[in-house]
Amino acid sequence: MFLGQYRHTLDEKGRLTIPARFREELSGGAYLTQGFEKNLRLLTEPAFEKISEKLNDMKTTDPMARELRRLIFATASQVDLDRVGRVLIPQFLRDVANLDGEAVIVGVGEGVEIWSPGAWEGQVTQLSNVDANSERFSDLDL
Amino acid sequence: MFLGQYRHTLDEKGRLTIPARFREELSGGAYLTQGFEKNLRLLTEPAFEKISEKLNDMKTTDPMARELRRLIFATASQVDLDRVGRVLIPQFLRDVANLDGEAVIVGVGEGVEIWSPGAWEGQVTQLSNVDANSERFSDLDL
DNA sequence: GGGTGAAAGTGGTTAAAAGTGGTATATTTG
DNA sequence: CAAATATACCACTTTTAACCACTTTCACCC
Repeated sequence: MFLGQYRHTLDEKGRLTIPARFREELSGGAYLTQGFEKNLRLLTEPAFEKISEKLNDMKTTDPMARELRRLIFATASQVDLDRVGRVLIPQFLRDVANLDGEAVIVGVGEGVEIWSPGAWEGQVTQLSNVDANSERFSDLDL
Repeated sequence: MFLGQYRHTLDEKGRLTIPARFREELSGGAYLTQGFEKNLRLLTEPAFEKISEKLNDMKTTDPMARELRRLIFATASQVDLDRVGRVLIPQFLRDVANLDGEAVIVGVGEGVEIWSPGAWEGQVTQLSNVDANSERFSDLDL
C-alpha cells in the first residue's frame, strides 16, 4: 500500500526518484498514465491490469467509455525503475502535469499520484476545507 | 485499549516516545494519520485496514472518492517503534498538527491521538465546561 | 519516609541507505 | 554516418535509521 507524500527533483532528462518505500511494490513492473486531474498516476502491473480489463469490458458504443479509454491507454506508458529507483517520465506526460524541476509524489493506497508542486498545493488547500471534510468523512462512516 | 494522557518531548528529528503502556498494542504495526481536528491519530494495523478497505472499494472515477483517498492516504504513514519505543513523525504530519518540541499523547479507547500542547489545552478547556457538557452530549446514546 | 533497583524517557553518535547529478555507452533516427 | 536521444552506470552528498549511553522517574521494599 502506498502512503504519504514526498517532494523530489525532476532532472533535465525527466528522471524522477521514486521514494524508497514505494519501490518494492513497483518493482514487478509499473505503468504511468494521465490522471483525472492535471496529474499522473503510477500503477503496479496488477492494478493496471484490473483497470484495462474494466475498460475493455465497457461498451464501445458508449461515447464516454471511448473517451475514458483514450485518456488512459493513449497516455499510458510502461516504465521501469533504474537501479537507483528512478523512472523516466516521457515528455508528453510531463507536459500533461506541468512538471518541471520538482514533483510531489503522493501515495493514495492502491496507486501513486505525481503532481506539480503548485497543483498539489491547490489540492491541499481544497482538502483542508473543514466543512467539506466532515461531509466527506460522514460518507465513509468511520 | 488506550487510556490516559501523557506529555512527551518531540526531538529535532521528529521522534516521539510512545508511553510504555501503549507499546505492546502497537507493536504489531502502527499507522499515523491526520485527525479530524488539527491533531494526529495513531492506529493499530487492524483499525487502519478497516478504513483503507472502505476507501479502496470506492470508484476511482468519482471525484469525491479520489479526494477522500488523498485526504487519508496522502497524510498517512506506516510507522515502527524503535527499540526504546519511539515513532518518527514525518515532517508533513508535524506540520498538520503544529507539533514542535512537545506533544500530548492521548488514549481514546480504540486509538491514540497526538496533539500539540496548545491545541490540547483548548480541548481540555472545552471539556471542562460542565454546563455545556450537560447539554452537548444529550443526543448521543451512551 | 528514605533508599534502591528497575524501567522509562531523552539525547547524541555512527553506520547505512536514499537522493541527486554527472559521465559513459548503447540505440534510434534523420 | 552523424547527431540526438535514451539508457545504464558510477560517484558524491545528504538524509535517515539503528545503536548506545546517560538521566530521570517510578515502584517496591526496608
